[in-house]
Amino acid sequence: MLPLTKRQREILDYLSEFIQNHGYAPSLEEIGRRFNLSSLATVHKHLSNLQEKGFIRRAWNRSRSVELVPARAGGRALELPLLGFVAAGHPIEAVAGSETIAVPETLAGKRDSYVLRVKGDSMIDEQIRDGDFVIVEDRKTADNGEMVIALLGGTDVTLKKFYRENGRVRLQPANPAMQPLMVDPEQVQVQGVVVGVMRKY
Amino acid sequence: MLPLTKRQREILDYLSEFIQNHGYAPSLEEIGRRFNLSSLATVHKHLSNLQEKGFIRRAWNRSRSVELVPARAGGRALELPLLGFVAAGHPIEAVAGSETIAVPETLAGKRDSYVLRVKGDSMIDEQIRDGDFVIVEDRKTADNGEMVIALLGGTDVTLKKFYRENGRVRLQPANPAMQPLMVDPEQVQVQGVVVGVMRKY
DNA sequence: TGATTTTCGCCTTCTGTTCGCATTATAGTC
DNA sequence: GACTATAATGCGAACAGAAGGCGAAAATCA
Repeated sequence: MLPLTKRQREILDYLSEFIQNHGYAPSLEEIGRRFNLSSLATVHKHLSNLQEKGFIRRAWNRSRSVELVPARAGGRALELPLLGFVAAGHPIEAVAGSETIAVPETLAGKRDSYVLRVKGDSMIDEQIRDGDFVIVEDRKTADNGEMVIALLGGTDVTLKKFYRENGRVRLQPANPAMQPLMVDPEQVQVQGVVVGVMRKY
Repeated sequence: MLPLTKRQREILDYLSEFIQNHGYAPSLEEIGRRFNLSSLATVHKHLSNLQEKGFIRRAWNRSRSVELVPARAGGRALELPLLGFVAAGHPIEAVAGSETIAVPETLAGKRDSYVLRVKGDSMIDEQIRDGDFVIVEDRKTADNGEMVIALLGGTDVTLKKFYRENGRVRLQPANPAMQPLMVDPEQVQVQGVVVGVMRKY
C-alpha cells in the first residue's frame, strides 16, 4: 500500500475521527470546512487519492459513503522502548542499551508509552505472569482499579493495583500470598498505568 | 543485506522515527534541514544509496514516498487476520469481513499464524482471560503441555492444553471448575498452537 | 427540488530528479 | 608507507512533475 503525504494523512485522520464520533462519514463540504478549503473539487481529489492509495473506499456518487479500509484502520505498529524489568517490591532494573519492541497501535495508549517485563507472580490473579510484557502509558494519575507502576518513598518501584480509600492509597497485589499496602498519598507516586499485556510462549 | 555507513544509519534512524511520529515520510528538504545539508542532491543520493542497499523503497518522483523495508526497519509487526472467537466447547465464530490486527513479529510464529479472541474463562489458570487475543500458529501437531486449538469429532473447536497419555489424548482446561477431556487420538485434530497472547485494558 | 458528489480547466506551490563538480574516507596494491 | 581506484559525502542550480488548490457547471441521489 502506498505511503501518504502530509495532507493526506491529516485528512485520513480526520475521517477516522469523524466516523468514530458520528457513526457516519463527513460530507465533502464538512471536510472542506474543517481544512478551510473553499473548493469541493479539492476535497474530492484528496478522497480520490486516498482511495487510489487504498486507505478508503467509496460508493460512487453516494452521500457520506466514505469507509476506512480495515487493514489500515486497525492501525500501525509502534516501536516502544523496552526499559527493563519490574517486580513487586523491587526497583526497575534497566536493560542495557536501548532495546525496543514492536507493539500494535491498538495496545499502546499514546506514543509516549513504554514496555516493562514482569518479574515474579505478584499479579498472577490479574492474569499477568512472570515474563509477560506490560505496556505502560506514562502518566502521573490513576483511577481506582487501574494497574499502576508506582514509586514508593522515592526508591521502590512496584506493579500493583491502585485504589484510593479514605484519604489513603491502597496498593493491592493480585496474589493471595501477598499483603496489600496502605500508604499516604504523599508517599506514593504513580509513574504509569498498564494499558496492555503481551506474552510469548 | 549490505552494511550501512555511519551517516546512512543516522538517516535511516531519522526516517524511522519521523514516519513513526507523523504517519508519513519526511520530504528531502526536511531530511536535509535535520542534518544541515544545504543541497537536496546530497539527500537524494543518500536515499538512493539506502534504497540500493535494500533498506528503503521509493516510488519514483512521488512526494514523501519513502517506505522502510520491513525486514531491517527494526520494526516488525505483522498484520494477521482476526478470524473470530474461540471458547471452550464451542466452535469458532467467524467474524464478519476480513478483519486484521497488528502483531509484533516476535510474538507471531514462523509459519502462517492468525489471531482468535478468547471467550470465557476456560484458561484462567493459564493467565488467559475473557477477551484476550491469542496468536495461533497454524500446525497439525503439538507437544505435551502446549496450548492448542483442537477440533473434536469434526465439529467442536476448543482451546485447551494438550497431553498425550497412554495412547490417548487429554485435553485439559485450565480452570478448576471444568473437567479434562480424554479422547482417542483419531477423534482430535490439532488446528494450531497458541504462541502468544495480547490483552488490552 | 435541494443537497451532494463528480467533472473540467487552470493555477500555484511543493518536492523529487538530474547534472557537474569538489572534498573526504576506505580499501587494496605496490 | 605511498599510491590509487572507488565509494561516500557534499554543494548549487535548473527542471519537471506531483500535490494542493480554485470556481463553476454538470450529474446524481433522495
